[in-house]
Amino acid sequence: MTTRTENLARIPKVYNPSEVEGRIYKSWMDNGYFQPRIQEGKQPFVIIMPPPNVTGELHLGHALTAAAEDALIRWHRMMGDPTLWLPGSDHAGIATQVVVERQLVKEGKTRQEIGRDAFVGRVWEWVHQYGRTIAEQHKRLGASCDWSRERFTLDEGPSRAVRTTFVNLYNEGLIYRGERIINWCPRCSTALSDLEVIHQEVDSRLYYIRYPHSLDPTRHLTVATTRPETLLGDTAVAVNPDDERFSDFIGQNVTLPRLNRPIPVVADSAVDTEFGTGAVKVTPAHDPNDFDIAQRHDLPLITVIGPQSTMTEAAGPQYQGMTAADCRTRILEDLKADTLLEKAEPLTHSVGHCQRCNTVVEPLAGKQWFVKVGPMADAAAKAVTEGRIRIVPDRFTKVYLNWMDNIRDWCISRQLWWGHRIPVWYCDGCDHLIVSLEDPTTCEACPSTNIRQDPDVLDTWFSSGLWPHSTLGWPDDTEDLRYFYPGSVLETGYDILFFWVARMIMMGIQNMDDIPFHTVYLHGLIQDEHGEKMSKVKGNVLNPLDIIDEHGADALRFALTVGTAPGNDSRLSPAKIRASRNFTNKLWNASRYVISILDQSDTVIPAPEPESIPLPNSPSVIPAKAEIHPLPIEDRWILSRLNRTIEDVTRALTSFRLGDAQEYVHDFIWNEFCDWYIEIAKVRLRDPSAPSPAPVLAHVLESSLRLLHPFMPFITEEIWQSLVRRIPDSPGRPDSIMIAPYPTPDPSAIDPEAEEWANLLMSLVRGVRNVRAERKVEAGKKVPAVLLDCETLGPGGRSFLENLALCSVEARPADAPQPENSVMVVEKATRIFLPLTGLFDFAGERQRLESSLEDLRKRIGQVQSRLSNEQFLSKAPPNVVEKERSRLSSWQEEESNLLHRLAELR
RNA sequence: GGGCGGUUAGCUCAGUUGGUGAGAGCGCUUGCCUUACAAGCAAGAGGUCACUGGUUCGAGUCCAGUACCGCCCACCA
Repeated sequence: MTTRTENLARIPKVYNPSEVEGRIYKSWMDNGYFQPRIQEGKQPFVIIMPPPNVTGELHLGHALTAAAEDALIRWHRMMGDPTLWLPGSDHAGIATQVVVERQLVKEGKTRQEIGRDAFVGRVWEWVHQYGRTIAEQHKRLGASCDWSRERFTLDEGPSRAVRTTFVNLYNEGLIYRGERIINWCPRCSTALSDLEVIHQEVDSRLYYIRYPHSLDPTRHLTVATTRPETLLGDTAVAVNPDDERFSDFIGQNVTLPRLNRPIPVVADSAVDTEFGTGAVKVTPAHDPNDFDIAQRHDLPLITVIGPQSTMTEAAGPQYQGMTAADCRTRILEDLKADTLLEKAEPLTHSVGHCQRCNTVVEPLAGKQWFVKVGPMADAAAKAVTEGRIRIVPDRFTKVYLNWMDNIRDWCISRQLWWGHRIPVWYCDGCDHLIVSLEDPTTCEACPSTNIRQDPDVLDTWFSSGLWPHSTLGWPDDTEDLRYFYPGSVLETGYDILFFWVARMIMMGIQNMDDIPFHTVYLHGLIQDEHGEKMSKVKGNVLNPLDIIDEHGADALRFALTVGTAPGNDSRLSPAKIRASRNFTNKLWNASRYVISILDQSDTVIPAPEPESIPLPNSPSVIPAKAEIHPLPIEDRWILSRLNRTIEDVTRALTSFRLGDAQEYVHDFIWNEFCDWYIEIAKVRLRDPSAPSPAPVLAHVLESSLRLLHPFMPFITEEIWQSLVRRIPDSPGRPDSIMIAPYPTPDPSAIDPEAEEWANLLMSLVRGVRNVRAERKVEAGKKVPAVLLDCETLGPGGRSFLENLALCSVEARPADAPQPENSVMVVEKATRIFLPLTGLFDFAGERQRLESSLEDLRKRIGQVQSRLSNEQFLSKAPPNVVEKERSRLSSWQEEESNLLHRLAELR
């Protein structure tokens, strides 16, 4: 037999995750635990992981996503559900292209110079070089996803899904090509969707410019604009039809400054009479509002700013070729010279910027491909209003529906080279347009073989929108698709609710005629410890890999989610990570101790009795019910608390309150199991005649590990394995904790009597420790004491006396009057008297008791007034009233004890 | 312009369907290297739950309004 000290010495005092995590992850992988078994008739639990950018590096957002999803996944796997967590990565059109373009620039080249094919080849090289990084980093986190099903958006399958969707939508008239105003990023040289444009307040100037009347140059209209250079593309001036100031201008022409082109004055109710002068210049090719006005009044479009933000030929020989910015300066000078610039006022207004590169976005008219989202949005909104999809937290439902209600068509074509090529070909012979699943070689309408594919690629989010079904094999009818679709939970940050979640719902219903998932769980964003957004520029980023290296994946994961609420932003600080790391160490040492007890006393653990162990739900080293095997009251207490904790955790997990669930397990393990139960167990171990606490120690630890496993997978596995080696064989205990059953509460273990007993014990122990600290009694010095009202303690009476060793007193029961120089600690009816020879202070003691009496009477007064309130008695539920009554009576007992003692001390 | 969230201990945050001496971590004070753990143990201090009004026997929790902070949406020329 190994002695406890030997064994303790063998296990290191400090938990070292770096020695554990890699080995454990590999063993999970080798055993194939991450792959679900399809079990017909059994409802699977499915999460499709948000695919990170293929060339990305793991940041805290990914880590939070993985921590939350892995917790849900592991929980369900332990509950016995066929559980699939499908990982993948996204080609991330613009983001990746921009990175590779920068590489080229360093080599002194541009993508245009090397050409499309060579460029795409370069990106693939890059992807092959770095594409595995983020997957490997997810493994370091302990993510239990099924790597055998990993997908990339540009894989054959998902690519076919993209093409099929495009063709189907085109055939249904839901994809169209049209001339519209789009958001153009001059730096990225591509169109952007409305979502990819970030509006920022910018300090600018509002210029007032005179447009002379064409027939009567003595009269003029003044328009106000922030972008004077666009006037070269004006094709009208608009005023509100009800604006009397301009009624005689309507239908007349004014002369466009600089170009001296006559343009009409039109009446349009979209014009705000309050803003500026009430007259607005109309530049249909460069402003979405003006474009709409032009549509209504049949005005021509004149494009004066080109794709590179330089002035076109249409801007006139004077300005052609200038950058838009230079042109603005120049035109202002020219207008001034012409005395047509009336004034300029400062103005802050919001200007669109490119989400990727922060360049000011240029509204530009051009031919692009659009998805007509209206019908899909209606179906997607209905899925939520009808409750088929639930959004957690609920407040985002309104945000989602509001967006769906006001949705505008989605520009999906991008003038990029990296992405899914648009499956459209144009015939040079007859102008026919071919939309096809397979690459055509000849025109469908004429014999010409002179066809060109549309050069554009699709918005990255187009393929992401298909992710829940394209990853499972759609458009093919696969076993995975039939079994795992629709998924269970879609978990992601609220920042991509519109970009991704909304589109998956639309596209999922469109392609599958069924919702893609039942629940949308949105987590908040992570900020630094000062509430600032983390960014490389600010230099306040914490690197998850560094944290894992230093403190372990468990500490990072726990810190990311503990004490957070769904959808709320949270701050992560080194201190919070350290606190979680400390918890791993606490658990490690408690386990070290329990294991040492098991090693030392291998005879005390009863072999599991099959009939008393409700397998497979709760493998147990002890009979679950006290009747089968009468237990000491402190054992009943900790088992009661364990089961309440299991209830709390399960309820929290069921309602997606992961942060609460973690807190419950944390508090149970630390504050109840470690601080009290283990200490009580030590008292019992000193008495050779007492029943060994080893079985209960082992059981509670083992259950706690399973309870904690979804949040701290590595350390729980490591401890569990060494623990189960020391517990006699049980058929319900598998080789890995991750496939062990999640604890289920046993209502029969809930034991109010034992809990009351423990509360009293803890209060008295605290009270004695308090007095000892106050009186500066040497710590650890044994003090003899007497305990009164011991008989009221019920069946735990004897155990109660022994456990007062927790505050280093040797208590014996008594009913005799106490010596005057004793300090009294009282809780309800029970009193402990400590004769503190030489340390007793008569006046001090009286003062101490008087002040507790004062506090007690305040509380008694409150309860009494409540209990004398007729309304309360008649309207409050009986159990609440009963609770108040019993509180009152126990406090009154305490009061009489205090009064009695004070009288003695007079 | 519209919408949402936050305001609880010095700091960061929880707080289940309203149930009544208000919780955690970190920090602080005091005492302890007590053979599981100093990444720890024990004791303690610290809160008019932003403000005003309402509903209720009872409000941190529900309702209305106010203030400040933050976020999202929107075609502010």
